[in-house]
Amino acid sequence: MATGLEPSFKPRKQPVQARSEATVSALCQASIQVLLAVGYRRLTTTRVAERAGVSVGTLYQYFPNREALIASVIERYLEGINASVAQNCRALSGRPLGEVASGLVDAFIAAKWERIDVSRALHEPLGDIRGARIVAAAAAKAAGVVAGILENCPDASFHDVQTSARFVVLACSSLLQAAVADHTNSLDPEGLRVHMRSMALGYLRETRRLQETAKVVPPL
Amino acid sequence: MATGLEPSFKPRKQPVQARSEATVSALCQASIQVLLAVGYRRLTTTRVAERAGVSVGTLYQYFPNREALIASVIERYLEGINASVAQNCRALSGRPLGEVASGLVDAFIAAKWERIDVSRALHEPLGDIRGARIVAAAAAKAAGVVAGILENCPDASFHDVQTSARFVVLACSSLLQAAVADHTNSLDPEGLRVHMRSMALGYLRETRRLQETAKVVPPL
Amino acid sequence: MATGLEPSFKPRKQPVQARSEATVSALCQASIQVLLAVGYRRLTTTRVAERAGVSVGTLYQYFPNREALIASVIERYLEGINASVAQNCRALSGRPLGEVASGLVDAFIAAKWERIDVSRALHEPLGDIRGARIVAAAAAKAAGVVAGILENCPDASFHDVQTSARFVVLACSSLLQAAVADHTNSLDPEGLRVHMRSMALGYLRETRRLQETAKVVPPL
Amino acid sequence: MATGLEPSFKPRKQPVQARSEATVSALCQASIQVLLAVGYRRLTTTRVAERAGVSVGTLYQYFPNREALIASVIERYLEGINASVAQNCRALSGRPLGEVASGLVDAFIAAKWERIDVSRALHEPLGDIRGARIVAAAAAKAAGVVAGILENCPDASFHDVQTSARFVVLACSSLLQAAVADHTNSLDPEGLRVHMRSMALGYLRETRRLQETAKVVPPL
DNA sequence: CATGAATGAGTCTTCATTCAT
DNA sequence: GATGAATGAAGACTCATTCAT
Repeated sequence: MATGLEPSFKPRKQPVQARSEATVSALCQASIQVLLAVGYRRLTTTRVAERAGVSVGTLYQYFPNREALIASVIERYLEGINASVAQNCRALSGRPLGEVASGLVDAFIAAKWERIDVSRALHEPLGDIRGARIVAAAAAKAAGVVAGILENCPDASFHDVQTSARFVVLACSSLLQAAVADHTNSLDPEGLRVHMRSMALGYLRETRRLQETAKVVPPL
Repeated sequence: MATGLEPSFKPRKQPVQARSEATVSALCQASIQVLLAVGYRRLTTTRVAERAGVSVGTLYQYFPNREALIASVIERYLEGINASVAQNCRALSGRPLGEVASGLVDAFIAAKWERIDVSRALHEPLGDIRGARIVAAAAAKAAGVVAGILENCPDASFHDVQTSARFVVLACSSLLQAAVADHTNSLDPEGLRVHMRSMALGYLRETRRLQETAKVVPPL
Repeated sequence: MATGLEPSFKPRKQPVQARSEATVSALCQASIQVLLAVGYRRLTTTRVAERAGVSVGTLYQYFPNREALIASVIERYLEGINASVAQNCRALSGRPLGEVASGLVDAFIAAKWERIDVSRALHEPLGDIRGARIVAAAAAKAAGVVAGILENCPDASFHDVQTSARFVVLACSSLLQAAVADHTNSLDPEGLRVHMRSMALGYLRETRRLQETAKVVPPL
Repeated sequence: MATGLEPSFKPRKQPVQARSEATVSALCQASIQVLLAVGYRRLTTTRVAERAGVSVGTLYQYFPNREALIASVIERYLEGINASVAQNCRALSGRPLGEVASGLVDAFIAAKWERIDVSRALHEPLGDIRGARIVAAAAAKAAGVVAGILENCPDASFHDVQTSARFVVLACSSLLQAAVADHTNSLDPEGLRVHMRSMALGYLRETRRLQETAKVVPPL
């Protein structure tokens, strides 16, 4: 997952011991709370450490710098999202396209809304350069899962499942990201769900149809 | 456009003189260059002023603070995007759904890629809280234009054009936003274009079809 | 009055013309309004000029710098205070000590309270080094007036009227200065008046008595 | 003492360790030195920190802002003054009015002149709004001590000792404050002492006499 | 291992003053 | 004479990071 990261952002020490893992976890959760409380720009290492009940020094024992901390928080969050999506998609394998489209959308919405406050809190960090890379990596992983499901779809075949899967994942995640960031709350999840289902289904149908009529769809 | 902004972010001084307008413009362009050069986090008012060839004091004569400067840059950028989209969509009125879908996608891509470096530079600022509001306002405006086109579509009618238009705009802009941010460049605009066209067309067809079969589509 | 000031603080140009004097006056009044509105620390030359309805440049045509402006304002204020005191004391010449003491106190209180908001506004400027000198000069002038009255007092004679007068002036002005600064408003002028009268009368009686018993009172 | 202060001016960190207390103390002393060297307006947090031999950051670890630092310095100074006054007044309890008056004046003069340079240095800060409040609080405390002494005076009784005590304290402190600020040095402490004694004694006699003749003296 | 005081470079922002128009 | 845009030095305050205890 952290493949794209430069060496300096790898956690300083591997938390082999239980206590270490507990500390790291506390630090990550504290980060989210601080994010929620004061926002990204005012998240300071001292504040995070305080909230986690440890000293700044300890924080720096586990993370080489602020960015590594944030990266870790993002990674854990995205892992959670991915796990949730994978979990909710499991039953979709072998189902017809209509169900798959709806199910995928539902899975993404559920994953994102499961901890909506965290999703909102992480919106900014996710948007910065560092975050974008981690997001890309996570998206690739999710695309793999989705590709697997599409491949098993009885009533549809795709020329380039990988690419279609990637596009669906990209569309869903970016749409939800935008929705979550919208502080005017003009988007309620239920309305969004219906339209996203239409979008997912429509896209997959179009893609399939194009393939059936032998038109070449270039990869992303 | 700037309706949602608090008064404290309004420009401090109206640039009535030609020289003033030139200064403001220089400042905004310098901001983009700084953004490109060092990123959002390290954009400082001093650096921007330097790059614009004026003193910090001058910057503060036109903008009450850093955020107002950024907000201005974003507004100008989004106005440009919207103008470009509107311009490129003009010929779409009265055309069949397939053309409309493709045309809309092309318009958005063209607008975003027209000054791809600026788009990339502004990705981060666009993502923070302040930026999100301006984006929302601009999106609403664009949705109006799109709604107008959809209404004139001869081969499709929508139960709630406004909502569908908003969704299309949201989908296109968030997708492109994500694409632009992807520094791995795995997404080339041409591949993206085909898939986005499929998505737009598919979504609009689904939405229309759903309406024809009398299913109620809730608003966003 | 401005004897103790260094040359650089003398007004830059003598306002010989009526218009000039009007401008200077407007500037001084504007200063007081700004002082009232935002306090000493945030009084800026630009703000004063704005309030006076002229440009900063014009301000600098009449005052070499900010301090000179403030000094002018203080001088005008103290001249007003002194004029008021002198005016209110006029009838005291030739009256018995009791009346003189009361009358002096009343005159000082009246002068200070006449424009209580201005008195309060000028409290801080009066307290800084620059202000202290101007205050000292004004106090000396007032002491001269008081000395004249004490000399004409039928029922009391003083060994060193000058010194006694200076002390009374110092006591009254410093007491009122402190009273005016007290934002808790625990001191109402009426209560203060009674006690200050007692103080003035008591002091003058003690001083007189000491002199009668031939004790030498050193000058201040 | 600091009761009237808003929370934001409370010291940021309680100096529990010996080293911390030393740092705070060094910072306060450095402030006075800076005040003496460059005056109130040009006292900067950086300069103070430099003088104290620590970094600005350290200063801000103990004081939330410049004003809090100044407030602390003032508080420490006034505590010293009050302690000194209280100390020097101790022997006055039970003594006749004449001795009490003289003793009080002497105590105030001694306290103020004990560290005359500090007194002078703090003149300006004492005069600004923030300072005035702390002064008021300290004055109230001193008035309590003086009231206790006046109550035990065998040859005088007062209708409202509290008020009389407050007035004496106010008179003495404001007079000395003015005297200290006078850079022309026209006031030597010895001359001042004699006149202040007359004033204190005269006032107290007048106040007492008024009460004996049943005249009502309003409270301050 | 943990702590948290100390560091100081780096930010934003203000404002007295000048000078070309 | 008047104007007000431009200047830039200076100040308050923050915060990632280190290191002695």
